[in-house]
Amino acid sequence: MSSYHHGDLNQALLAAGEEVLAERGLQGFTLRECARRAGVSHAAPKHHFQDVSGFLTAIAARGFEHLRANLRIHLGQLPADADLVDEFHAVIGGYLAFALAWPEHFRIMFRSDLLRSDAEVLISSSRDTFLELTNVVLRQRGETELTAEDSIDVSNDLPLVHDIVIAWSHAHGFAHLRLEGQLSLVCEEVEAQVLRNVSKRLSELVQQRHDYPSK
Amino acid sequence: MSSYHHGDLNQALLAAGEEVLAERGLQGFTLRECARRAGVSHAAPKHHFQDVSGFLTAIAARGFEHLRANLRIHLGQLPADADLVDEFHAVIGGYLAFALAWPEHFRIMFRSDLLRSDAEVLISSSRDTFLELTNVVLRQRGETELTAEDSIDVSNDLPLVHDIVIAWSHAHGFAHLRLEGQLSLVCEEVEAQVLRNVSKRLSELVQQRHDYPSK
DNA sequence: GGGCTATGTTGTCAATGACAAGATTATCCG
DNA sequence: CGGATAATCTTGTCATTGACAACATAGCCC
Repeated sequence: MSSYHHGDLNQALLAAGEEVLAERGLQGFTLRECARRAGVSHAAPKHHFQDVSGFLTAIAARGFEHLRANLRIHLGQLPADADLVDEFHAVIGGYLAFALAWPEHFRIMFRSDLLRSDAEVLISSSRDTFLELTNVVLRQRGETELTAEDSIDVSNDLPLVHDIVIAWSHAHGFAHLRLEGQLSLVCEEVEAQVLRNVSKRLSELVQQRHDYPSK
Repeated sequence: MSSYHHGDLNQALLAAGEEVLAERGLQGFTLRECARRAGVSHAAPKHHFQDVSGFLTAIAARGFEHLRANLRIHLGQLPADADLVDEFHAVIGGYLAFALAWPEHFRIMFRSDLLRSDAEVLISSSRDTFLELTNVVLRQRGETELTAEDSIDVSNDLPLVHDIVIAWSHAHGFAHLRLEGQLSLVCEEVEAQVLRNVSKRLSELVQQRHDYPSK
Protein backbone atom coordinates (compact mmCIF):
# COMPACT_ATOMS: atom_id res chain seq x y z
CA MET A 1 0.00 0.00 0.00
CA SER A 2 1.25 3.41 -0.88
CA SER A 3 -1.50 5.09 1.09
CA TYR A 4 0.53 5.44 4.22
CA HIS A 5 3.30 7.52 2.79
CA HIS A 6 1.71 10.23 0.77
CA GLY A 7 4.60 10.86 -1.55
CA ASP A 8 4.28 14.59 -1.93
CA LEU A 9 2.55 15.68 1.20
CA ASN A 10 4.64 18.79 1.47
CA GLN A 11 3.19 20.27 -1.69
CA ALA A 12 -0.26 18.88 -0.99
CA LEU A 13 -0.32 20.59 2.37
CA LEU A 14 0.80 23.89 0.91
CA ALA A 15 -1.89 23.68 -1.76
CA ALA A 16 -4.48 22.92 0.91
CA GLY A 17 -3.15 25.78 2.99
CA GLU A 18 -3.48 28.25 0.14
CA GLU A 19 -7.01 27.02 -0.40
CA VAL A 20 -7.91 27.54 3.24
CA LEU A 21 -6.34 30.98 3.24
CA ALA A 22 -8.31 31.97 0.17
CA GLU A 23 -11.55 30.75 1.68
CA ARG A 24 -11.23 31.72 5.32
CA GLY A 25 -8.32 34.10 5.59
CA LEU A 26 -5.47 33.98 8.04
CA GLN A 27 -8.02 34.12 10.84
CA GLY A 28 -9.69 30.89 9.86
CA PHE A 29 -6.49 29.15 8.91
CA THR A 30 -5.60 26.07 10.98
CA LEU A 31 -3.04 23.36 10.50
CA ARG A 32 -5.64 20.71 11.22
CA GLU A 33 -7.90 21.93 8.45
CA CYS A 34 -4.98 21.77 6.03
CA ALA A 35 -4.28 18.22 7.15
CA ARG A 36 -7.92 17.28 6.68
CA ARG A 37 -7.97 18.64 3.14
CA ALA A 38 -4.81 16.81 2.30
CA GLY A 39 -6.39 13.64 3.66
CA VAL A 40 -3.86 13.02 6.41
CA SER A 41 -3.96 12.98 10.17
CA HIS A 42 -3.80 16.13 12.23
CA ALA A 43 -0.22 15.61 13.30
CA ALA A 44 1.21 14.92 9.85
CA PRO A 45 2.17 18.53 9.07
CA LYS A 46 4.59 18.53 11.97
CA HIS A 47 7.09 16.42 10.07
CA HIS A 48 7.16 18.78 7.11
CA PHE A 49 6.81 22.12 8.81
CA GLN A 50 7.71 22.32 12.41
CA ASP A 51 4.74 24.39 13.49
CA VAL A 52 2.43 27.14 12.30
CA SER A 53 5.21 29.65 11.81
CA GLY A 54 7.13 27.11 9.76
CA PHE A 55 4.12 26.53 7.58
CA LEU A 56 3.43 30.21 7.11
CA THR A 57 7.06 30.78 6.27
CA ALA A 58 6.73 28.37 3.36
CA ILE A 59 3.53 30.09 2.28
CA ALA A 60 5.23 33.48 2.44
CA ALA A 61 8.12 32.24 0.32
CA ARG A 62 5.67 31.05 -2.29
CA GLY A 63 4.04 34.44 -2.08
CA PHE A 64 7.31 36.19 -2.86
CA GLU A 65 7.77 33.95 -5.85
CA HIS A 66 4.25 34.61 -7.06
CA LEU A 67 4.91 38.31 -6.69
CA ARG A 68 8.15 38.07 -8.58
CA ALA A 69 6.52 36.13 -11.39
CA ASN A 70 3.73 38.66 -11.48
CA LEU A 71 6.16 41.56 -11.78
CA ARG A 72 8.02 39.82 -14.57
CA ILE A 73 4.79 39.17 -16.43
CA HIS A 74 3.71 42.77 -16.14
CA LEU A 75 7.10 43.95 -17.32
CA GLY A 76 7.22 41.38 -20.09
CA GLN A 77 3.88 42.45 -21.50
CA LEU A 78 5.10 45.95 -22.17
CA PRO A 79 5.20 46.86 -25.85
CA ALA A 80 8.57 47.27 -27.48
CA ASP A 81 8.31 51.03 -27.51
CA ALA A 82 7.47 51.29 -23.83
CA ASP A 83 9.17 54.14 -22.07
CA LEU A 84 10.49 54.37 -18.55
CA VAL A 85 7.21 55.60 -17.21
CA ASP A 86 5.50 52.55 -18.61
CA GLU A 87 8.02 50.38 -16.91
CA PHE A 88 7.46 51.96 -13.55
CA HIS A 89 3.76 51.76 -14.13
CA ALA A 90 4.03 48.05 -14.83
CA VAL A 91 5.87 47.44 -11.56
CA ILE A 92 3.58 49.48 -9.37
CA GLY A 93 0.55 48.03 -11.10
CA GLY A 94 1.92 44.51 -10.82
CA TYR A 95 2.63 44.98 -7.14
CA LEU A 96 -0.89 46.23 -6.56
CA ALA A 97 -2.49 43.53 -8.68
CA PHE A 98 -0.67 40.89 -6.68
CA ALA A 99 -1.76 42.36 -3.36
CA LEU A 100 -5.38 42.42 -4.48
CA ALA A 101 -5.30 38.96 -6.04
CA TRP A 102 -3.41 37.26 -3.21
CA PRO A 103 -4.33 39.32 -0.18
CA GLU A 104 -3.62 36.66 2.42
CA HIS A 105 -0.23 35.88 0.97
CA PHE A 106 0.56 39.55 0.87
CA ARG A 107 -0.37 39.96 4.51
CA ILE A 108 1.62 36.96 5.61
CA MET A 109 4.69 37.94 3.61
CA PHE A 110 4.96 41.10 5.62
CA ARG A 111 4.28 39.73 9.07
CA SER A 112 7.76 39.17 10.41
CA ASP A 113 6.31 38.31 13.79
CA LEU A 114 4.64 35.23 12.32
CA LEU A 115 7.54 34.00 10.22
CA ARG A 116 10.90 32.38 10.66
CA SER A 117 12.78 35.34 9.31
CA ASP A 118 16.01 33.40 9.21
CA ALA A 119 14.65 30.69 6.92
CA GLU A 120 16.79 30.33 3.83
CA VAL A 121 13.84 29.90 1.49
CA LEU A 122 12.27 33.11 2.73
CA ILE A 123 15.41 35.18 2.51
CA SER A 124 16.24 34.10 -1.00
CA SER A 125 12.74 34.42 -2.43
CA SER A 126 12.41 37.82 -0.88
CA ARG A 127 15.81 38.84 -2.24
CA ASP A 128 14.94 37.68 -5.74
CA THR A 129 11.70 39.63 -5.73
CA PHE A 130 13.49 42.68 -4.48
CA LEU A 131 15.96 42.26 -7.31
CA GLU A 132 13.23 42.76 -9.91
CA LEU A 133 12.48 46.10 -8.41
CA THR A 134 16.12 47.05 -8.10
CA ASN A 135 16.65 46.31 -11.75
CA VAL A 136 13.83 48.55 -12.82
CA VAL A 137 15.47 51.37 -10.92
CA LEU A 138 18.82 50.51 -12.51
CA ARG A 139 17.27 50.61 -15.96
CA GLN A 140 15.67 53.92 -15.15
CA ARG A 141 19.11 55.22 -14.32
CA GLY A 142 20.62 53.62 -17.41
CA GLU A 143 22.89 51.35 -15.43
CA THR A 144 23.59 47.64 -15.82
CA GLU A 145 21.26 45.25 -14.10
CA LEU A 146 22.10 42.72 -11.44
CA THR A 147 21.57 38.98 -11.49
CA ALA A 148 20.62 36.73 -8.61
CA GLU A 149 24.23 35.78 -8.18
CA ASP A 150 25.45 39.33 -7.73
CA SER A 151 25.78 40.21 -4.15
CA ILE A 152 23.37 43.04 -3.75
CA ASP A 153 25.72 45.06 -1.67
CA VAL A 154 24.68 48.47 -2.74
CA SER A 155 25.84 50.09 0.42
CA ASN A 156 28.58 51.95 -1.41
CA ASP A 157 26.08 53.53 -3.79
CA LEU A 158 23.89 55.60 -1.54
CA PRO A 159 22.07 57.45 -4.31
CA LEU A 160 20.97 54.09 -5.66
CA VAL A 161 19.77 53.02 -2.25
CA HIS A 162 17.72 56.17 -1.96
CA ASP A 163 16.09 55.59 -5.32
CA ILE A 164 15.28 51.99 -4.51
CA VAL A 165 13.80 52.90 -1.17
CA ILE A 166 11.62 55.55 -2.74
CA ALA A 167 10.37 53.27 -5.46
CA TRP A 168 9.77 50.26 -3.28
CA SER A 169 8.22 52.20 -0.44
CA HIS A 170 5.79 53.76 -2.81
CA ALA A 171 4.77 50.60 -4.62
CA HIS A 172 4.39 48.83 -1.31
CA GLY A 173 2.65 51.61 0.55
CA PHE A 174 0.12 52.17 -2.17
CA ALA A 175 -0.66 48.47 -2.52
CA HIS A 176 -0.92 47.96 1.22
CA LEU A 177 -3.12 50.97 1.92
CA ARG A 178 -5.33 50.09 -1.01
CA LEU A 179 -5.63 46.48 0.09
CA GLU A 180 -6.59 47.44 3.61
CA GLY A 181 -9.24 49.88 2.49
CA GLN A 182 -7.47 53.07 3.53
CA LEU A 183 -7.56 54.73 0.13
CA SER A 184 -11.29 55.28 -0.04
CA LEU A 185 -10.74 58.77 -1.38
CA VAL A 186 -9.40 57.17 -4.51
CA CYS A 187 -12.59 56.06 -6.11
CA GLU A 188 -12.42 53.29 -8.62
CA GLU A 189 -12.68 55.47 -11.68
CA VAL A 190 -9.61 57.50 -10.84
CA GLU A 191 -7.46 54.70 -9.50
CA ALA A 192 -5.94 53.93 -12.88
CA GLN A 193 -5.29 57.58 -13.42
CA VAL A 194 -3.63 57.95 -10.06
CA LEU A 195 -1.43 54.96 -10.77
CA ARG A 196 -0.27 56.37 -14.05
CA ASN A 197 0.34 59.84 -12.72
CA VAL A 198 2.24 58.53 -9.77
CA SER A 199 4.37 56.34 -12.00
CA LYS A 200 5.22 59.27 -14.17
CA ARG A 201 6.29 61.44 -11.29
CA LEU A 202 8.24 58.71 -9.59
CA SER A 203 10.00 58.01 -12.82
CA GLU A 204 10.96 61.66 -13.17
CA LEU A 205 12.07 61.72 -9.62
CA VAL A 206 14.34 58.74 -9.98
CA GLN A 207 15.85 59.94 -13.20
CA GLN A 208 16.81 63.27 -11.74
CA ARG A 209 20.17 63.60 -10.15
CA HIS A 210 20.07 65.12 -6.75
CA ASP A 211 22.44 66.87 -4.43
CA TYR A 212 22.97 64.90 -1.32
CA PRO A 213 22.15 66.06 2.13
CA SER A 214 24.47 68.46 3.79
CA LYS A 215 22.26 68.87 6.78
CA MET B 1 -19.19 45.96 47.84
CA SER B 2 -18.20 47.75 44.72
CA SER B 3 -16.07 44.84 43.65
CA TYR B 4 -18.71 43.35 41.43
CA HIS B 5 -19.06 46.23 39.05
CA HIS B 6 -15.64 47.32 38.07
CA GLY B 7 -16.52 50.87 37.21
CA ASP B 8 -14.21 51.35 34.28
CA LEU B 9 -13.66 47.90 32.94
CA ASN B 10 -13.72 49.07 29.37
CA GLN B 11 -10.56 51.12 29.79
CA ALA B 12 -8.98 48.56 32.11
CA LEU B 13 -9.43 45.86 29.50
CA LEU B 14 -7.95 48.00 26.78
CA ALA B 15 -4.97 48.81 28.96
CA ALA B 16 -4.52 45.13 29.71
CA GLY B 17 -4.86 44.34 26.04
CA GLU B 18 -2.16 46.79 25.07
CA GLU B 19 0.05 45.28 27.73
CA VAL B 20 -0.50 41.79 26.38
CA LEU B 21 0.14 42.94 22.83
CA ALA B 22 3.38 44.59 23.86
CA GLU B 23 4.55 41.49 25.68
CA ARG B 24 3.34 38.68 23.46
CA GLY B 25 2.29 40.23 20.19
CA LEU B 26 -0.90 39.66 18.27
CA GLN B 27 -0.06 35.96 18.19
CA GLY B 28 -0.11 35.58 21.95
CA PHE B 29 -3.02 37.90 22.46
CA THR B 30 -6.14 36.36 23.99
CA LEU B 31 -9.27 37.85 25.44
CA ARG B 32 -9.01 35.61 28.45
CA GLU B 33 -5.56 36.88 29.28
CA CYS B 34 -6.83 40.43 29.10
CA ALA B 35 -9.67 39.52 31.44
CA ARG B 36 -7.23 37.89 33.87
CA ARG B 37 -5.03 40.97 33.96
CA ALA B 38 -8.02 43.18 34.52
CA GLY B 39 -9.04 40.90 37.38
CA VAL B 40 -12.38 39.89 35.93
CA SER B 41 -13.87 36.66 34.71
CA HIS B 42 -13.19 35.29 31.27
CA ALA B 43 -16.57 36.24 29.89
CA ALA B 44 -16.61 39.81 31.11
CA PRO B 45 -15.13 41.35 27.94
CA LYS B 46 -18.14 40.20 25.97
CA HIS B 47 -20.32 42.93 27.43
CA HIS B 48 -17.91 45.66 26.40
CA PHE B 49 -16.60 44.37 23.11
CA GLN B 50 -18.67 41.82 21.32
CA ASP B 51 -15.80 39.53 20.36
CA VAL B 52 -12.16 39.58 19.38
CA SER B 53 -12.71 41.71 16.32
CA GLY B 54 -14.63 44.19 18.40
CA PHE B 55 -11.78 44.40 20.87
CA LEU B 56 -9.15 44.77 18.20
CA THR B 57 -11.22 47.46 16.54
CA ALA B 58 -11.05 49.48 19.74
CA ILE B 59 -7.30 48.87 19.94
CA ALA B 60 -6.88 49.98 16.33
CA ALA B 61 -8.84 53.16 16.95
CA ARG B 62 -6.55 53.96 19.87
CA GLY B 63 -3.65 53.24 17.56
CA PHE B 64 -4.83 55.82 15.05
CA GLU B 65 -5.15 58.34 17.81
CA HIS B 66 -1.68 57.58 19.09
CA LEU B 67 -0.36 57.97 15.57
CA ARG B 68 -2.16 61.24 15.13
CA ALA B 69 -0.82 62.56 18.42
CA ASN B 70 2.65 61.41 17.42
CA LEU B 71 2.48 63.24 14.12
CA ARG B 72 1.30 66.39 15.82
CA ILE B 73 4.11 66.20 18.31
CA HIS B 74 6.70 65.74 15.62
CA LEU B 75 5.27 68.63 13.65
CA GLY B 76 4.93 70.78 16.75
CA GLN B 77 8.56 70.32 17.71
CA LEU B 78 9.78 71.86 14.50
CA PRO B 79 11.67 75.14 15.00
CA ALA B 80 10.02 78.32 13.87
CA ASP B 81 12.21 78.57 10.81
CA ALA B 82 11.48 75.06 9.62
CA ASP B 83 11.01 74.76 5.91
CA LEU B 84 8.73 72.50 3.94
CA VAL B 85 11.30 69.76 3.75
CA ASP B 86 11.52 69.73 7.52
CA GLU B 87 7.80 69.41 7.74
CA PHE B 88 7.69 66.42 5.44
CA HIS B 89 10.58 64.95 7.30
CA ALA B 90 8.71 65.32 10.56
CA VAL B 91 5.69 63.50 9.19
CA ILE B 92 7.58 60.63 7.62
CA GLY B 93 9.78 60.34 10.68
CA GLY B 94 6.79 60.49 12.99
CA TYR B 95 5.02 57.81 11.03
CA LEU B 96 8.08 55.59 11.19
CA ALA B 97 8.70 56.27 14.85
CA PHE B 98 5.14 55.27 15.65
CA ALA B 99 5.38 52.03 13.68
CA LEU B 100 8.56 51.07 15.50
CA ALA B 101 7.34 52.11 18.92
CA TRP B 102 3.87 50.54 18.61
CA PRO B 103 4.42 47.71 16.17
CA GLU B 104 1.43 45.63 17.22
CA HIS B 105 -0.93 48.56 17.04
CA PHE B 106 0.45 49.42 13.63
CA ARG B 107 -0.11 45.89 12.39
CA ILE B 108 -3.65 45.73 13.75
CA MET B 109 -4.59 49.14 12.38
CA PHE B 110 -3.96 47.90 8.88
CA ARG B 111 -5.60 44.49 9.10
CA SER B 112 -9.04 45.15 7.69
CA ASP B 113 -9.77 41.43 7.84
CA LEU B 114 -9.56 41.51 11.65
CA LEU B 115 -11.51 44.68 12.25
CA ARG B 116 -15.06 45.93 12.09
CA SER B 117 -14.34 48.36 9.31
CA ASP B 118 -17.73 49.97 9.70
CA ALA B 119 -17.20 50.92 13.33
CA GLU B 120 -17.71 54.61 13.84
CA VAL B 121 -14.78 54.98 16.21
CA LEU B 122 -12.43 53.41 13.70
CA ILE B 123 -13.60 55.45 10.75
CA SER B 124 -13.37 58.75 12.57
CA SER B 125 -10.01 58.13 14.21
CA SER B 126 -8.58 57.00 10.90
CA ARG B 127 -10.02 60.03 9.14
CA ASP B 128 -8.58 62.40 11.72
CA THR B 129 -5.14 60.87 11.37
CA PHE B 130 -5.36 61.04 7.65
CA LEU B 131 -6.28 64.69 7.98
CA GLU B 132 -2.93 65.51 9.57
CA LEU B 133 -1.22 64.17 6.52
CA THR B 134 -3.57 65.93 4.16
CA ASN B 135 -2.89 69.23 5.86
CA VAL B 136 0.84 68.84 5.47
CA VAL B 137 0.32 68.40 1.77
CA LEU B 138 -1.98 71.40 1.70
CA ARG B 139 0.63 73.51 3.47
CA GLN B 140 3.23 72.31 1.02
CA ARG B 141 0.98 73.55 -1.74
CA GLY B 142 0.28 76.80 0.05
CA GLU B 143 -3.41 76.12 0.38
CA THR B 144 -5.73 76.44 3.36
CA GLU B 145 -5.94 73.54 5.73
CA LEU B 146 -8.97 71.48 6.57
CA THR B 147 -10.52 70.87 9.98
CA ALA B 148 -12.17 67.74 11.23
CA GLU B 149 -15.56 69.19 10.41
CA ASP B 150 -14.75 69.79 6.77
CA SER B 151 -15.97 67.01 4.62
CA ILE B 152 -12.86 65.70 3.04
CA ASP B 153 -14.41 65.41 -0.34
CA VAL B 154 -11.39 66.07 -2.43
CA SER B 155 -12.71 64.18 -5.40
CA ASN B 156 -13.01 67.36 -7.40
CA ASP B 157 -9.34 68.20 -6.89
CA LEU B 158 -7.51 65.34 -8.51
CA PRO B 159 -4.07 66.90 -8.37
CA LEU B 160 -4.47 67.13 -4.62
CA VAL B 161 -5.53 63.50 -4.43
CA HIS B 162 -2.45 62.49 -6.35
CA ASP B 163 -0.18 64.41 -4.02
CA ILE B 164 -1.79 62.96 -0.94
CA VAL B 165 -1.58 59.45 -2.29
CA ILE B 166 2.09 59.86 -3.09
CA ALA B 167 2.93 61.28 0.31
CA TRP B 168 0.90 58.82 2.32
CA SER B 169 1.92 55.80 0.30
CA HIS B 170 5.50 56.67 0.80
CA ALA B 171 5.35 57.35 4.51
CA HIS B 172 3.36 54.18 5.01
CA GLY B 173 5.36 51.97 2.71
CA PHE B 174 8.65 52.98 4.22
CA ALA B 175 7.43 52.51 7.77
CA HIS B 176 5.83 49.16 7.01
CA LEU B 177 8.76 47.72 5.12
CA ARG B 178 11.14 48.93 7.77
CA LEU B 179 9.03 47.49 10.58
CA GLU B 180 8.82 44.10 8.90
CA GLY B 181 12.55 43.91 8.33
CA GLN B 182 12.49 44.27 4.55
CA LEU B 183 14.82 47.23 4.37
CA SER B 184 17.94 45.48 5.49
CA LEU B 185 19.92 47.26 2.79
CA VAL B 186 19.33 50.42 4.71
CA CYS B 187 21.78 49.99 7.51
CA GLU B 188 21.20 51.92 10.64
CA GLU B 189 23.80 54.57 9.99
CA VAL B 190 22.25 55.68 6.73
CA GLU B 191 18.62 55.43 7.75
CA ALA B 192 18.46 58.99 8.97
CA GLN B 193 20.13 60.16 5.82
CA VAL B 194 17.71 58.23 3.64
CA LEU B 195 14.79 59.70 5.53
CA ARG B 196 15.99 63.21 5.00
CA ASN B 197 16.83 62.75 1.38
CA VAL B 198 13.51 61.14 0.67
CA SER B 199 11.66 63.93 2.46
CA LYS B 200 13.48 66.50 0.39
CA ARG B 201 12.65 64.87 -2.89
CA LEU B 202 9.05 64.17 -1.96
CA SER B 203 8.69 67.76 -0.94
CA GLU B 204 10.03 68.92 -4.29
CA LEU B 205 7.79 66.51 -6.05
CA VAL B 206 4.67 67.72 -4.31
CA GLN B 207 5.50 71.37 -4.80
CA GLN B 208 5.95 70.97 -8.53
CA ARG B 209 2.95 71.44 -10.73
CA HIS B 210 2.47 68.64 -13.17
CA ASP B 211 0.74 68.04 -16.42
CA TYR B 212 -2.00 65.56 -16.07
CA PRO B 213 -2.19 62.30 -17.91
CA SER B 214 -3.23 62.40 -21.51
CA LYS B 215 -2.66 58.76 -21.97
C1' DG C 1 -39.38 50.60 46.71
C1' DG C 2 -39.81 47.89 42.47
C1' DG C 3 -38.74 46.72 38.11
C1' DC C 4 -35.42 47.12 34.38
C1' DT C 5 -31.14 46.90 32.32
C1' DA C 6 -26.25 46.99 32.29
C1' DT C 7 -22.51 44.55 34.03
C1' DG C 8 -20.06 40.23 35.69
C1' DT C 9 -19.87 35.23 36.83
C1' DT C 10 -19.88 30.27 36.35
C1' DG C 11 -20.31 26.43 33.41
C1' DT C 12 -19.95 24.24 29.12
C1' DC C 13 -18.54 22.84 24.30
C1' DA C 14 -16.08 21.99 20.22
C1' DA C 15 -11.76 23.20 18.18
C1' DT C 16 -6.95 23.99 18.21
C1' DG C 17 -1.60 23.57 18.59
C1' DA C 18 1.81 21.08 20.60
C1' DC C 19 3.64 16.99 22.14
C1' DA C 20 4.48 11.93 23.04
C1' DA C 21 4.49 7.27 21.77
C1' DG C 22 3.73 4.00 18.51
C1' DA C 23 2.99 2.12 13.54
C1' DT C 24 4.52 1.85 8.78
C1' DT C 25 7.48 2.42 5.01
C1' DA C 26 11.84 4.02 2.59
C1' DT C 27 16.52 3.80 2.27
C1' DC C 28 21.07 2.85 3.10
C1' DC C 29 24.81 -0.13 3.74
C1' DG C 30 27.22 -4.22 4.43
C1' DC D 1 19.70 -9.72 -0.13
C1' DG D 2 18.46 -8.33 4.43
C1' DG D 3 18.61 -5.97 8.64
C1' DA D 4 19.28 -1.53 10.78
C1' DT D 5 18.11 3.16 10.79
C1' DA D 6 15.71 7.10 9.65
C1' DA D 7 11.77 9.34 7.64
C1' DT D 8 6.98 9.66 7.50
C1' DC D 9 2.41 9.17 9.30
C1' DT D 10 -1.11 7.82 13.07
C1' DT D 11 -3.49 7.76 17.43
C1' DG D 12 -3.99 9.65 21.82
C1' DT D 13 -3.69 13.31 25.04
C1' DC D 14 -3.61 18.00 27.36
C1' DA D 15 -4.10 22.75 28.41
C1' DT D 16 -6.01 26.71 26.26
C1' DT D 17 -9.15 29.29 23.73
C1' DG D 18 -13.54 31.81 21.88
C1' DA D 19 -18.23 31.66 21.91
C1' DC D 20 -22.42 30.91 24.09
C1' DA D 21 -26.03 30.16 27.72
C1' DA D 22 -27.84 30.60 32.22
C1' DC D 23 -27.52 32.92 36.22
C1' DA D 24 -26.06 36.64 39.87
C1' DT D 25 -25.47 41.44 41.26
C1' DA D 26 -25.89 46.16 41.24
C1' DG D 27 -26.89 50.72 39.31
C1' DC D 28 -30.76 53.52 37.81
C1' DC D 29 -35.11 55.43 36.60
C1' DC D 30 -39.92 56.10 37.67
